[in-house]
Amino acid sequence: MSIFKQKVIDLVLQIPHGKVASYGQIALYAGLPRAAREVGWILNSTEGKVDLPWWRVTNNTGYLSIRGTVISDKELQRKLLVAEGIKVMEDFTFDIEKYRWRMPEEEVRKLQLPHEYIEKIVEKYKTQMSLI
DNA sequence: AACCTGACGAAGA
DNA sequence: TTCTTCGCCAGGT
Repeated sequence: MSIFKQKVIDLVLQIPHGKVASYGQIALYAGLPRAAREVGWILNSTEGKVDLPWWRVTNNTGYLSIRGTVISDKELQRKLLVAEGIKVMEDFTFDIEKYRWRMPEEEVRKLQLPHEYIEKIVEKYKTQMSLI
């Protein structure tokens, strides 16, 4: 298993109940800011093998872009998110900014990312790092 | 080795 | 504003 894949798994496990993160967001935290597609690919490949809250990872535009598979599909993902208190519409869209997970500063530090990454995270997701 | 394909995303038309 | 295009990276063929 690649380092990136391991990081993605660890990060997805950190997303709290009732919160969501986008594929691109996970990719950025994992150190590859433009590997959003790869995150989706990893989630697909670990399906049924690794116990992950995969439903908490969504499209950055606030849409459930999961493809229908035997094990999971849009309807299941919507159901799981709604069960956590997230209001997902019939057309699988929702207000992602209202529920977006913002990683705590101390957790971001543990990622050991290059300085420019930290800035990118602050600027893009307005992570609570104003205290730095 | 070359080429294709994603559970993406941002920029341009 | 909605729709396209193109870059991204790992794994499969």
